[in-house]
Amino acid sequence: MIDLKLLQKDFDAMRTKLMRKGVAGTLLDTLKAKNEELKIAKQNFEKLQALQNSMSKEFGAYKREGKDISELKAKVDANKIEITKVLDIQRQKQEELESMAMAIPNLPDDSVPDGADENDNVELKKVLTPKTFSYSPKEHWELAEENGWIDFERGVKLATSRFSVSFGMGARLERALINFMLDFNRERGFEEVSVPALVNRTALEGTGQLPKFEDDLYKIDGQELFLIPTAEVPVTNIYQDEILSADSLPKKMTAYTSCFRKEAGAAGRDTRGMIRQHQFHKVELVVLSKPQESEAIFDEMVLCASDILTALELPHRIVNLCTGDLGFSAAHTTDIEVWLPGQDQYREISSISNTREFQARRAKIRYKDGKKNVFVNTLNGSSLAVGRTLVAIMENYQNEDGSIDIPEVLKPYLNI
RNA sequence: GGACGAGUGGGUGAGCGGUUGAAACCACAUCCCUGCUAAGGAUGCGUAUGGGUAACUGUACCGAGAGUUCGAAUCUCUCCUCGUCCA
Repeated sequence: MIDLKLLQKDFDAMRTKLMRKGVAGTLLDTLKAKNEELKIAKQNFEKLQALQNSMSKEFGAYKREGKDISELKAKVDANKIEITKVLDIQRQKQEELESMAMAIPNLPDDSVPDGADENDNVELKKVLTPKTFSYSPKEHWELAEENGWIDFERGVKLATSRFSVSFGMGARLERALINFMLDFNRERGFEEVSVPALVNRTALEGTGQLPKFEDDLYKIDGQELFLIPTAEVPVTNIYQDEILSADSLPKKMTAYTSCFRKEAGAAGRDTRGMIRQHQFHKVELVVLSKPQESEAIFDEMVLCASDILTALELPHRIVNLCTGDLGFSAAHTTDIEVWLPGQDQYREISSISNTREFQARRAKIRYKDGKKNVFVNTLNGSSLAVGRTLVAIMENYQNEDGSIDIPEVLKPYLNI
């Protein structure tokens, strides 16, 4: 959530930043006005309530002393009617303000380049050079079917479109990748955690998926539970509504989970293959840190994800997202895109974001800084998306006869 | 699924419808005393938000929400969680 105090104090600066991210200026004018109205409504209520409290105390004293209370009671009764009215107004204002504020995205950092969409993202660097093929490299779905690794049709039979079934070496490679990634992250200082795949509304509000993006989530019928779209949600919310000690920070965590996304609005995009599935495996990094250390940790996370790809000898590039491509909760985001020779292009395989205190404010995650309670910074990033890594291995390690070599670092995980 | 019981501040744990934001103990912080492998004493110590330069002060919060009442941690209802027993 954006900082409403800052909105009050430094309205113009905040407005300028949010307008870069496409938030209507008029919306912020309204928000500011509502915030002021709420403040007045609260003050009205509190004044009356203070009066009520003191009269009620007097009431007790009167009874003890055996005084006549009828006059006081009349006053107190009248005041109570006023309170009810004023409280109603306050509640309504509160609700209006909250539903507006919760739908406003994070402020982009000044370092985020302006831009409309992914075409305006800025490449920071390339790692490893794609190899040249003496033949026309195939796309992963073709290789997957040829090798009997992935069956897309039977996935549809079991569930619906955008589900698949992995067999044999395809399935084993997924498991090997998960273990390899978790071990890799652990060696970089990230503690492994295992979390629920279902979460409640509060958790999703904490990380920013709700209230705005409910259509993208699978919801359990009749319950306020949702399938997680990313491990970021449960892992970040582990410390929801807690005040952490300064020396317990940073909390560097890594988790493997399945992720579930409806992919609403993605009709027609990547319909073939396993680039965009409703269910996919992902190993995630999540960090809660002090504000002053979050940028250094961010760089660590990008390097960690990039180094996994390097270890797998997969060419990739690192890209700074522009304002138009930036997610709801992020202050800035770096994507890692892996080279897919079959598609002849780089495709996203990791997305690393610093949300600064945006999520922490929503999820109420603070730490004790001396005497003060301060919001932590939260960061998250894939390290990595397992399915897409498998895609990249298939396309980059393919041979002319359609066979696929196994990356050296994965061999121990496959006992080969 | 059913029957009971319980949910209080970092922890343990008192709380009669009014003087309880909440005893006590532990932990923690600062100070004092003392000097030795430790102990004693003093003070402070929840969160959020409003007002005030500040001292200070208003309001809300005792699992969540609603209700009764002039007044609720304390009574009622609903829900959630945990425990025990039954199916």
